[in-house]
Amino acid sequence: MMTIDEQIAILVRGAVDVISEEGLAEKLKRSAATGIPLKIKAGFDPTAPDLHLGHTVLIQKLKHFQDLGHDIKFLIGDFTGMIGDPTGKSETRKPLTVEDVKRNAETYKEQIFKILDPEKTEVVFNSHWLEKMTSFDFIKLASQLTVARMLEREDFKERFENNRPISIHEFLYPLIQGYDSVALHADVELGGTDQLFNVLMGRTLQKVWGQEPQTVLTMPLLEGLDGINKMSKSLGNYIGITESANDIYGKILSVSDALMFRYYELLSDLSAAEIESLATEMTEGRMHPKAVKQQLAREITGRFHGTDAASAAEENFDNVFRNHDLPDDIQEIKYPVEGPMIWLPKLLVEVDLVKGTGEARRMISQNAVTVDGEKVTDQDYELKTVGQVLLKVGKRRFCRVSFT
RNA sequence: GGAGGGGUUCCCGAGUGGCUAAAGGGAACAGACUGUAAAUCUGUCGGCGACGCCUUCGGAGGUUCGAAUCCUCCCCCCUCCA
Repeated sequence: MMTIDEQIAILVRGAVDVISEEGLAEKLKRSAATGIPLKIKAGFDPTAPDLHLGHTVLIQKLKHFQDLGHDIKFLIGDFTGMIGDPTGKSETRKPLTVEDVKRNAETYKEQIFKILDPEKTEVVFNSHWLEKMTSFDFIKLASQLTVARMLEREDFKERFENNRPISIHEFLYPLIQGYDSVALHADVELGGTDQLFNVLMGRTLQKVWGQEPQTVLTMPLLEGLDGINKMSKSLGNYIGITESANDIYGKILSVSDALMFRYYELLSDLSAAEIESLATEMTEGRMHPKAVKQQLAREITGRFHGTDAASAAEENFDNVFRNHDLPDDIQEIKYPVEGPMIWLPKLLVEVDLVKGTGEARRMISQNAVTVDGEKVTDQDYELKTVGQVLLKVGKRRFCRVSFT
C-alpha cells in the first residue's frame, strides 16, 4: 500500500492548480480509513464525442485516481447541450436532441474505456437533476453569486473591460457546473485550466449546500499538431484515439521537436526525471531527436493499439519514409473500365486522391505524381486500363487501382 | 426607440464602375534540403479535358455596353445613447 504522500505525488503530477493539496490529503486519509472511495468528477461536452489526445490528458488523470481505488463520475453535460450555446466565441451550436446525446454518450463510452475501467466508472448526465429544477430553484441558485464575483473570471472580466458582450446565460453555466458538484457530492473535480473558475464554483456552492468543498485539480491544455492552438477537432490539429496505429505513430513523429517535449510532459507516463534525462541526451548529442520522438510515438501508439501494433507502425513508417518503400496499408480500389485508356487526372479524381482535375494537373506539374513508380510530367497523360496500377500523389497519398 | 460602423475567395484583410478570379499576409498543399522536426528557397492555392469557358465578393432585384464597386428592398453582426 502506498503512503498518502506517494499517492499525492502521482495525483498532482502534471496538474497546474491543486486546490488544495491539504484538502486532498485529508480526503485520501479519510478514504483509506473508512474504505469509502472518493467521488471524482469530470465534465465533458456532449457535442464532441470524438476523443483526441488532448482529452486524454484529463482522462489519464482520472485513471490515476481510479487505479488508487476511487470512483469516477464521468459527467456528460447534456443539459446545456440540449439548450444550445449561442456564445459569440464558439460557433453557434445547434441544440442536441435526446437521441444525439444518447448516441454521443455511447461513443464516449467506447472511447474512454480504452483507458478507464468500465467497472469503476459511472457515466452520468446532468439533465438528470437539472431538468427537475424549477425556475424558482434556478433563481435561488443564481442568488448565491454576485455580478462582481462573476467578473472575477478572466474571460468575463476581459470582455467586460473591452466593452464586448457577455450574455446573461453565460453566467448560468458556471453556476450549473458548480451545482453539478453539489448534486454528485463530488470529492474531487478535474478540469482543464480554462475551467478553473467553473470548478471553483463547485466549491463555493458546495459550501452553500453544507457540503465539504471538493478538491480541484486543473490539467494543462494540450497544444495541437500546429503547436499553437489547443488541440481540437474543429481546427483539425488533433490525433484521435481511434485513429489507426500508423496514423497515430506518423502524426506524433511529424510533431516539431519543441512540441515533442510538451507531449512527453503531458502524455507520457515517464517520470519528470526520465524526460529530463532524454532531453539532456538529445541536447548533448548522444541521442538523435528522431529517436527520442520515436520512443514517444511508440509509447502513445502502444497505449491505444498495443506494443506489437506500435512496433509494426514504426516499421511501416521507416519503410515508407526512410527506405521509400510502400506503406503496408495501401488502399485498393477496383475501377470499372470504360475504355482502353483513361486520362490520369480523371482517374486521380475518381479514386479520391485529389479533389478535382485542377488539383491533379497542379500536382502533375509539380512533379508530385507517379504511376507505378514512374514520374508523370504530362498533364494529358493517358494510361492503359489493364491490370493494376499504383498511383502516388505527394509523399503520403497512395492508391492501388485494379481495372475490372 | 435613436445614432453610427460593418458583412470580400479557408482565416485576416485591400479593393469604391472596366486593366479584378479579385493586392498583401497567414494557413494549407507540392518540390528542393532533411529526421514526414525546425528554418530556408521555389511553386500552387474557385471550378472545368482548360491559352478559353463557367461560378464567386451577406440575399433578392435594378441602373449600365460593363458592377465586389452605383441605386432599391431585405437579412445578419457590432458599438454608442436611451
